[in-house]
Amino acid sequence: MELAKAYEPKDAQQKWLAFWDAKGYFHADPAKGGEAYTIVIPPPNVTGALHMGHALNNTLQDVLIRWRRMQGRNTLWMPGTDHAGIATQAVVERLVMQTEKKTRHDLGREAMVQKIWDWKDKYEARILGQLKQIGASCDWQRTRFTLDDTCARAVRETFFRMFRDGYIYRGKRLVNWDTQLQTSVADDETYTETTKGGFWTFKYPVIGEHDIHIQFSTTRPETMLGDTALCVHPDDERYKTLVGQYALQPHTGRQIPIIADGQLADPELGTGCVKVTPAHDPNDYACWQRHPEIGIINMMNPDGTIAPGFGEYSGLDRAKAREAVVAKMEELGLFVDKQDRDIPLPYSDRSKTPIEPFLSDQWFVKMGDMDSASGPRERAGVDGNNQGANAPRSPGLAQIAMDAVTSGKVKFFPERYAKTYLDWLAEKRDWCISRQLWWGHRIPVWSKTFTDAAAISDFLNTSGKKFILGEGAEFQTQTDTNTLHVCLLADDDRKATLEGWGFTQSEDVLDTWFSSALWPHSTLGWPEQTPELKRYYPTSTLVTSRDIITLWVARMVLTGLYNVGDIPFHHVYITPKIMDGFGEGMSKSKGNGADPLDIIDLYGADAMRYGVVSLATETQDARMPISNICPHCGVANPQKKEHQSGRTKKMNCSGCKKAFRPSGPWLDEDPELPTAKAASDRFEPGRNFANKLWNATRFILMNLNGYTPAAIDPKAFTTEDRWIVSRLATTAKAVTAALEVYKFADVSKLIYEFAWSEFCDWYIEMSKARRSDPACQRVLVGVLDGILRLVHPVMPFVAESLWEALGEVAPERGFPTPKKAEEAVCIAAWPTYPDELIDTSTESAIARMQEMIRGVRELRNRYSLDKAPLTLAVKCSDAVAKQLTPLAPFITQLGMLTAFECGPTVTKPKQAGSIVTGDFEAYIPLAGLIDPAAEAKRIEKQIADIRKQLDGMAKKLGDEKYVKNAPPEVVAETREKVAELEKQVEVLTGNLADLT
RNA sequence: GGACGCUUAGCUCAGCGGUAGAGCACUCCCUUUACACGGGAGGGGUCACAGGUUCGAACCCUGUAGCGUCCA
Repeated sequence: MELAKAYEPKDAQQKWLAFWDAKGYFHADPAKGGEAYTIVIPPPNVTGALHMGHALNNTLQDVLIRWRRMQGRNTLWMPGTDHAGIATQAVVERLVMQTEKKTRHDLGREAMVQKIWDWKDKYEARILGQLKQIGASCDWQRTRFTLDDTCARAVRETFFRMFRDGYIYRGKRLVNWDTQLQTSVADDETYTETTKGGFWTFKYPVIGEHDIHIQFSTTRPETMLGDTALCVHPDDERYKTLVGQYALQPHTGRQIPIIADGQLADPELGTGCVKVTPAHDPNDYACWQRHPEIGIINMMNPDGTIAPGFGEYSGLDRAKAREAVVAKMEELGLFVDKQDRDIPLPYSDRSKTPIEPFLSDQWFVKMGDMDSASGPRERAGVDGNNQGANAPRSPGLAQIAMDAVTSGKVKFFPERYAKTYLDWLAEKRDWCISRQLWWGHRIPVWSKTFTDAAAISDFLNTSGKKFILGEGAEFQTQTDTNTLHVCLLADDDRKATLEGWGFTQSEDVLDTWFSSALWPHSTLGWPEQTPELKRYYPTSTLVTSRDIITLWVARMVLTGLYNVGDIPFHHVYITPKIMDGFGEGMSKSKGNGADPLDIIDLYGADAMRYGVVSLATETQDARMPISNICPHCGVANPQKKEHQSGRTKKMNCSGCKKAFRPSGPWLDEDPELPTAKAASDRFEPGRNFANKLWNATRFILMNLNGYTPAAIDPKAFTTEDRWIVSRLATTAKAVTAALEVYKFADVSKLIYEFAWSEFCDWYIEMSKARRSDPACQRVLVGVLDGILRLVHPVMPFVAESLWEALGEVAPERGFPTPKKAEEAVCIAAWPTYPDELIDTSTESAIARMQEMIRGVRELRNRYSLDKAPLTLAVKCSDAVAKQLTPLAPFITQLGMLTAFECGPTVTKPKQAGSIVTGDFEAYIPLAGLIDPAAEAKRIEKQIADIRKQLDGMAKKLGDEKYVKNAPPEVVAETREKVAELEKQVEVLTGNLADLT
């Protein structure tokens, strides 16, 4: 096969994707041998297409999987996607609103959920397609989805067990409430807008103190109805005597305590006193958690009107209530003043109405330690029906997850991220798992409210209802509302039975992280004891981003330990983050991201992969300045900061001036403007490298006439052969070591430098002097074989193409004994070489030769000698001469010399250009070719440079503290260097004199 | 407000105790039969700032400033 002049990534990608798929290389068989190596993909959200962060993350996983597969491990890379609860529902709701002008309530639950499933099908296909284009070698047959039947089974089982064991309980929580849509919304579904509002100051009378009032200010007077305390700073002298007394809440007649709390009250701000409304303000809620004795009162209905029980205010809309409450204070003479003020107010992204902090009933998973005296049921005022042997004991879920990391069973790379994980878990905050959404796993709990506790007990016992349900049904009583909750393990006959008794299923669904928390074992079939679960669990490495260490990583560890009894993975590798050109994270709202498919289209998948691998360094976040390639004329338009204030939908090309839409993960096809592709020059090195490998192979293949495989004998090797094989062996070792500790950037750099700067720049050039030498052919082929293996995990497409081409001419190859090459590099053995091939003295001989040749080239360049015939005479020791002599053909070839001699007796020619090092003095007679004055100037500068170095070292050696304290070998090294440099100065001074 | 990270050549980044490196960009030379997505050579940095530890600091410690991310 003849190789084209340049690498064509598109052809290769298409070809090898089909080939790998047809061969089934990526399908994991638990029955086959080999130590298991497993990665579960962090399932991408089906909200939209993948961005560069995903490309980075998945490329790194693929590098690991491909490397381990080559090592002979039984590899499984489990793919799949996440339903991403609120994010996906919100996207589809917005779409429905745009296209049909309907809310989800207009559509109804069933129709809405169906629309989301349609969306999911579309984007799942797109995401999986993107992953394949990247080259991800997942076991596609096993693709899972967090809402599919397999995952649903695991979710149901987990919920049931946690409910039974008392980890799941009903509790209160302050949520962001959208009063129009009557749902809670996540923090990232809100935005803040500055709104004209007021800043009122009022006073409450202090009980029992005649005519003493206490003043406070608020921006939300209507919430005074729900006040349960006033709060001052503990160090505030003004209020010292009032703390512990009570004030009168005038609208309700309640007596509320005056408390001291250093976190809530700021003595510098306003009067230094604030009202506390725990049910309607997050800060006040936190204060209540510190002072639970003050109580918590909900004063609002879900629709934003005032709740029953507040007299004349009940039923009023929150705005009307505000007026009424203020009017009453004025009437009572308790109003002090009002200032107009701009208030930052949270709004719901979906209804564009103001958010209310709202207290609601939610399901929680208890994270703290358990003990027999105060299990989670007691804390929540809930009685469970399980008091048996399965009742949990301390430590709790958070603790066992922490222990997994502190004990070293789960290891973070880089290590410092363990702190993020441990700090968060140490708070042991209970996990709110219910969401008021339709898209997700519906909570498998049926509830019924009774008149009192006796009615519940009567219901359960007198009529024996509990026993009718039998196993697979668990009970909890919520005492504060007299509600009986029943959890069913499966939607079987009992569901109808319960509903017949008047129970209704919760409308809520589970937090999306509940199902993704199970991902490492649910995808393997748990709770069934499948062969996959036995073979591939615990998984080996999790590759994920740092912002979900708490939300996801920690929860996988605790559910893994709780469900399976073992950690979900041994290593957690945290990836760098890709930033835009201004150091800010890429996000959809900013529109500063890039579609990996654009990058693949412009540079090729190998280049994209090489690019992201090489920016995966230990600590750095990587900036990636993006340009938009004009769809009209192809000019690159750098993305500017102003394009990021809101999404820029239209740009004008700096070249042709025509309008286009910038690149980005647009959800809609834009009928008006063509869309630009994203480009970034960070992918050029990878593209160039792929092409370099391609052409190096092309050259080798052109020179393999009469190739015969044979075992190599390093003793019979020429210097250059021993050198390149030594370098290959060293490189293979270093690459393996870097992969083992997830130093991805080192991996790409090591391969690049070896292949380009050593193999191509030197060995291949040297090989041109011995084209038909069979030994040289074997070395060329063997080194190329090694490079292709090493490069394959990073750049699989180009590696596979070249492997195929090489296989046609040299199917048997390699060191030290040639072997028949595997049919594809992706299943070839990972290269390892005997240590005996590593030869450092040969490496230094070549380094000396390189130094000499560079010197010759510099002289040529400096004096514009171009191709003038030159000769080289090198004065050096016998030992050095012995090393240089066999390299003479290369020295003359690479230096374009007509003659070369070396040895101790060589004499220095007159008017010569010189290259002086510690090991040799090389001379090129240049009489008549150069300006002696210019050469003299050059030498003078060299002498000055060396003198400067010498001065520094002399100063050091003159300092007795240095001589005394520095390690002897460092001092000796300095002395040697001084001697060497002094000799150079001496020689150069002589040369200078000889010039004229 | 807390935690973590970053600040090194024009740009993007390595280096993490023994007096600075790469890729791109730049300058000069080269259409040499693998590659111009190339070859050869060169210029360019008081390693954010201020203290400290050390014989010696880009690298360790403390503080300051700016930037970023996550959590409140």
